[in-house]
Amino acid sequence: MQRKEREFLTREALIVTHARRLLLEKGFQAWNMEELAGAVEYSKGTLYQHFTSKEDLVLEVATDALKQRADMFEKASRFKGRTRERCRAIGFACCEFAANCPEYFHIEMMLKSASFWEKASDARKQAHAFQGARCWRAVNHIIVEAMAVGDLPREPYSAEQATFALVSVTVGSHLMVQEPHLRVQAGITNEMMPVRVNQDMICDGLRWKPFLNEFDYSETDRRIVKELFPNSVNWHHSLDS
Amino acid sequence: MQRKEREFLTREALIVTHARRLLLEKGFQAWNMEELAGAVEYSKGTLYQHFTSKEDLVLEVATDALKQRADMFEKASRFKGRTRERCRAIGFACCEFAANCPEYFHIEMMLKSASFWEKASDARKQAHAFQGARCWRAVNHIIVEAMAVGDLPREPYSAEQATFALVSVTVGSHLMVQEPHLRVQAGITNEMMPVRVNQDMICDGLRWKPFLNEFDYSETDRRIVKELFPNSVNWHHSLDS
DNA sequence: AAATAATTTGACCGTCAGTCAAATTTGGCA
DNA sequence: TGCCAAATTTGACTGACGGTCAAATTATTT
Repeated sequence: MQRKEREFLTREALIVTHARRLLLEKGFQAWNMEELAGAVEYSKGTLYQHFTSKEDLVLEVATDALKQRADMFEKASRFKGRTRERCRAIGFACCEFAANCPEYFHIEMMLKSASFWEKASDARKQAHAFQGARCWRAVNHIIVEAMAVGDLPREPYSAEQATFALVSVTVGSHLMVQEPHLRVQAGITNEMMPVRVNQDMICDGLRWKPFLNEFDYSETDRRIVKELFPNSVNWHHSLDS
Repeated sequence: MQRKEREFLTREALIVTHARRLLLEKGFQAWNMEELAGAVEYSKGTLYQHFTSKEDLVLEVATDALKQRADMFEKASRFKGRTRERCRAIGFACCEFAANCPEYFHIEMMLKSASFWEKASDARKQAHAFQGARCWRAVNHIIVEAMAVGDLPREPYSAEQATFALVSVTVGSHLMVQEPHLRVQAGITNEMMPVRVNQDMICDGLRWKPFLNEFDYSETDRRIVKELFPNSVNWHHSLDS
């Protein structure tokens, strides 16, 4: 039963692709399973052979995106340079990811709350946790290494506290940068810059060497873009800041 | 028509109170308007004389909470002390608020995304924006003042960037601290501490004097609790850290 | 007490997630 | 090729729920 299985997986990928499109275009509510069934040219019943519920399907889309994010984090963490430069590379990776999936963090928030979690299948919940852990680890490993080589003091913050701080500021910034009201109040035009600016603040606050004001990171930034995102359009404007 | 109007407002408050309870107990999905109607002992149709939709009602609950938060922020910002101490007082206020409304930030995220916003009435949308602006202003004013008195350098971050960073890290931390997976990974037990720790990092990163390592804030913390939250139970454990 | 105005009600409607018996397709066998 | 059984697909159907509105009820005026 090789061919059958391949066809099954192909169809699943097709469903996920269209679900992702609908999610990005319309959010969660403004489309239904019938509409999705029409788009993939299968019936509603067939969709439910792949997913236990609409929530389960959306969780799959989110986990796919999260896997991409984890892949980018791990690739970025192998960037050659000092520990803070590598952390910076992850910061860029996260912005690059957010530029491709601008709704991702809202979807992620939607997942956590409400009855989403209990309607999803165990396998998918586990997969999501796994990809989340990869992202956490990519950041955490650099921080542990930074402490080992002396770039980052062990006091007063533990490696876990430092990782948590970076994760929090990053998610928070990505969410806030999407708020129309806050964009007006904070005068935000570029969606990337505030996220990385805030990460810089946390790193300085952690006393992660070299500090922002004693090292020129613009060359690092250029290298990050050149080596990690050579084909990306997102960074043309912000490299001269 | 004085009495009638009072009765109408009383009933609206009753509805909101029960809706808040349901939201905190069950989230958004796991209750319906019929159930709420039963709880307040009116019929469904009557609920719709007060609110245009379930979303509109939830927005009212959220705005009520946000107003509380803004009140606490403004009270905290009048705390006597140096600018960073007053900012710290707002940090405490925000944690105190989050302890009372643990689901608030998730509800807030739910509001922003999806089709919530378009189902709510204009008046309520405006009220929500107004209360949000009060919170922003409370933080921003302290930052502007800190720059004026020289506690906080004007470079390299503008007052708006600094405000945005504090808002982002705070919301992000409150959201992340609620994530079971992250709590395990980061070893979090107390829900307040990581939020304030991350705010400290941002303040240090902004070079907001006096820095964490050159000033003992524990006396400030005791004063904040004594003067602003004398009856709160939430701070008994965390003041000796 | 009757007439009129204001308010409340809950039966009803449309929508949508999820189900399942019937229809269709597939694959093996003579 | 033709036939049968197993596997797969389908879409009509169900239940739940947000939202509406004509009828019933209550309050107010005359």
